[in-house]
Amino acid sequence: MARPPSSLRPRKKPVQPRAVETYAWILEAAAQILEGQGIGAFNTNLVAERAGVSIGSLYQYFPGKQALLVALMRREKARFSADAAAAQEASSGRAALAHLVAAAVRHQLERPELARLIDVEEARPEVRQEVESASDFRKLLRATLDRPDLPPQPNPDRATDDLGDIVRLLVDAAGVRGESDAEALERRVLGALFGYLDGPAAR
Amino acid sequence: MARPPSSLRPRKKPVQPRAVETYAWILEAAAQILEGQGIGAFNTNLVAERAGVSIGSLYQYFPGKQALLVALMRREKARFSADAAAAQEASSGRAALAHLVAAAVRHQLERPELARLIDVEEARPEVRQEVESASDFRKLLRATLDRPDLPPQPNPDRATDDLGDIVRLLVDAAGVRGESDAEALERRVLGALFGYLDGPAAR
Amino acid sequence: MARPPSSLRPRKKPVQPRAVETYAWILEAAAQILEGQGIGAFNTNLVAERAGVSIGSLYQYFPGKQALLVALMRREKARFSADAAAAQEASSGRAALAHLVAAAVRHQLERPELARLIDVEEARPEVRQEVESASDFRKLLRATLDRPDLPPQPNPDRATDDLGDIVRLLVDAAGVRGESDAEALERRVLGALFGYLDGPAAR
Amino acid sequence: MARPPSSLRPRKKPVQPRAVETYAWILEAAAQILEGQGIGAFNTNLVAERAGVSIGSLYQYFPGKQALLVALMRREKARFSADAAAAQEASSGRAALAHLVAAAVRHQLERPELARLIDVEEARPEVRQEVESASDFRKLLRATLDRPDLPPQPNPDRATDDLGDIVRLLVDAAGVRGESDAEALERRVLGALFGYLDGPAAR
DNA sequence: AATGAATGAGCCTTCATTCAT
DNA sequence: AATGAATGAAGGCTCATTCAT
Repeated sequence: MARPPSSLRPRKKPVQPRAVETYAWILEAAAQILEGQGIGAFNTNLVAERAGVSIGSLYQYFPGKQALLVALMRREKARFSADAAAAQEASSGRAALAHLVAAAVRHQLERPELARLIDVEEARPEVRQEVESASDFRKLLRATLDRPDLPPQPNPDRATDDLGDIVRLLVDAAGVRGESDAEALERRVLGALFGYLDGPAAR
Repeated sequence: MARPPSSLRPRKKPVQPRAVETYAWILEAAAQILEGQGIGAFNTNLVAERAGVSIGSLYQYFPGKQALLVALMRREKARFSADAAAAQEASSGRAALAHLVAAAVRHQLERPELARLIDVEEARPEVRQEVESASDFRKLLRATLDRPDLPPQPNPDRATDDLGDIVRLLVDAAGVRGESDAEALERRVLGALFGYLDGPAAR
Repeated sequence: MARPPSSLRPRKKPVQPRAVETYAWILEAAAQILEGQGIGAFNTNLVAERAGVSIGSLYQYFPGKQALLVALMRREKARFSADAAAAQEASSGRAALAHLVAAAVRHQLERPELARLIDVEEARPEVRQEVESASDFRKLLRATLDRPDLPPQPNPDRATDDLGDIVRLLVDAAGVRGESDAEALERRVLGALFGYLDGPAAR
Repeated sequence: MARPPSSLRPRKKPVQPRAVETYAWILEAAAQILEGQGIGAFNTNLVAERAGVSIGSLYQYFPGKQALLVALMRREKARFSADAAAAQEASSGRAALAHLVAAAVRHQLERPELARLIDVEEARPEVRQEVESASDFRKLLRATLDRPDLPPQPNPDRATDDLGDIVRLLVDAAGVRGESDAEALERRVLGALFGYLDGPAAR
């Protein structure tokens, strides 16, 4: 009979090498199905099959479908954060911003559909806090806005939200439209950001 | 199992007054479930029940679940377009842009969750072309960009996409965060747009 | 995904004659599987198949496996209670007691294994209150103990519990051993009861 | 799915001291889960975990789930029998009976839920013969009935069954109701037994 | 001997859709 | 036109058992 729904945290850490591989295969299979067939086709049986693993193994590591999705989100977030964190070392605020955008664009264009679907899924309330959304990105962005060479914002937290949204959205939308010119995309996103930041004149 | 729906178009146009009402009830029930319980709870049986109509009747008007969703999207789009169209009569490009944004914000804040979910669903490939996405809005926006008082854009189609995305995204995100101050939101969105449009000069 | 567990009450009352039949078939199939193959083989798919009904139909009327079991318990209890109730009209307490025991024995020997399994399942805490266990029988028994021709008991509620247990147990055990002589069984059970009631004097 | 267990007998006798301990731990874990969470939660993986043993080890000692259950039943039966056997040495039949009942009550009140669940499981056909049910108790009871100070029974085997059932049932039911006064329970059970035995008048 | 990763049949339940009335 | 009973494929998840290490 149906049991109460499981947690969203992974069930057990794989320790033996074989288990580590299995765990990784499952996550990668999940990623592939998500990007290739969409969220509608994302189901645990298919993921297990694609991973070349039994359904039972999947449930050894993930307590449920949601948890699998969350783990995948975390994986992607970790990959991205490692890249974006270097932005802090940029010499100016504008350079740091450029670095952040570059990282976002790079990450997006690597697996566009996957990134977009994850963005969408992350907006779901049940999942939201579990992944702490784009928190790392958000923190970096927030810190960058205080850099002295960037125009001071009346409401920097709001500006952080807005800028974060703009980056995510433009970049997602570009992925959907199939753009693949990273530089051009970066330039446009940066343009939008600086427009927003410098904009007080227009507002 | 579910066979592929014969089509995404409504099955038959309701002509008799009672049928028109039934049709509208079903759509409204769909909207309420979507915004109240999310896409996960959106199923035909529930919609029928909420509409006070038998499941059989629902299938008289809509060939399937997808078609119901598409019809709802069209309804929302039509409501919005009627409002946005008046922008064309504004005396300046900036005024027209302001009108468009105002319409978007108004529409969004009216039923924020519904609007956001529809935006998300519209991004799904199967549905995409069927609704011709934000086409009306896009056309209005595109035309506005050619107004003489707005800075000429090197690639106006691209700019149209970007601006459209920015509006949609910012407005959706605001809805998610529960903002309800329409004027403030309009101002911020307009700021972002003008920042984007005027930006090249500043850079 | 697994949803929260459903209630234990039937989902919807069958109204159309066809539905009434379906409902009854399902319950009877459940009874047959229970008595024929035991609780271990009792699963919704098998019940539906045995009932000659789709699994979906089963779930139209019963929100889950437990609920099906509970409904079956209620059906059996109702059948038995109707029979036992007539005991109240007996002219003496001893006669009433004899009537109650006769009803219990009759009910038990009709479908011994079914009755026994239901007794066992009724003891499970989740189900307990839902069926209000042998409450009808218990009430009748309790009332009977107050009849003037029966020896007064120091603790009549306790005596009611004990006597009820004795009847149930002896009768279940007899069913398990395959006894089928109703009269003999009645006599022995009555013997045990009167022994218990009259006992204090002898001790 | 699970294949039929090769046998219900323990797979191998533990001989080394450590193995004896492991064996005992597993049984005790099984007992704890049974009484604490019920038969529904009783599964081999959980038992192994609770016993602090790998699932593989569990299967070294027990060929399957059923066998584990049977071994537990035997353990409980052995504990009880050792206690009950002393009844034979009582000077009178009535005293022997009292001793038997006292042993049964003692055993029951020690771990009431465990005892009850085992009684229920023992009634299952597959397990029945394997444990030879309450045979020891039954033999002792049977022998006691022939003692000269007890009223002769027309059908002593039947009486043995009935009396055994009465003891088991009353005592189980008391456990379920949470009674913990051993003396009072003994007195009531004895009352019922003597009532039954002396009862010829009523029969 | 012990471990624990892996397996997969089986069972519960939902929901899109059909069709007899 | 409407009703709602019925269908059954699909998908989530568990747990008894095996087997490579």
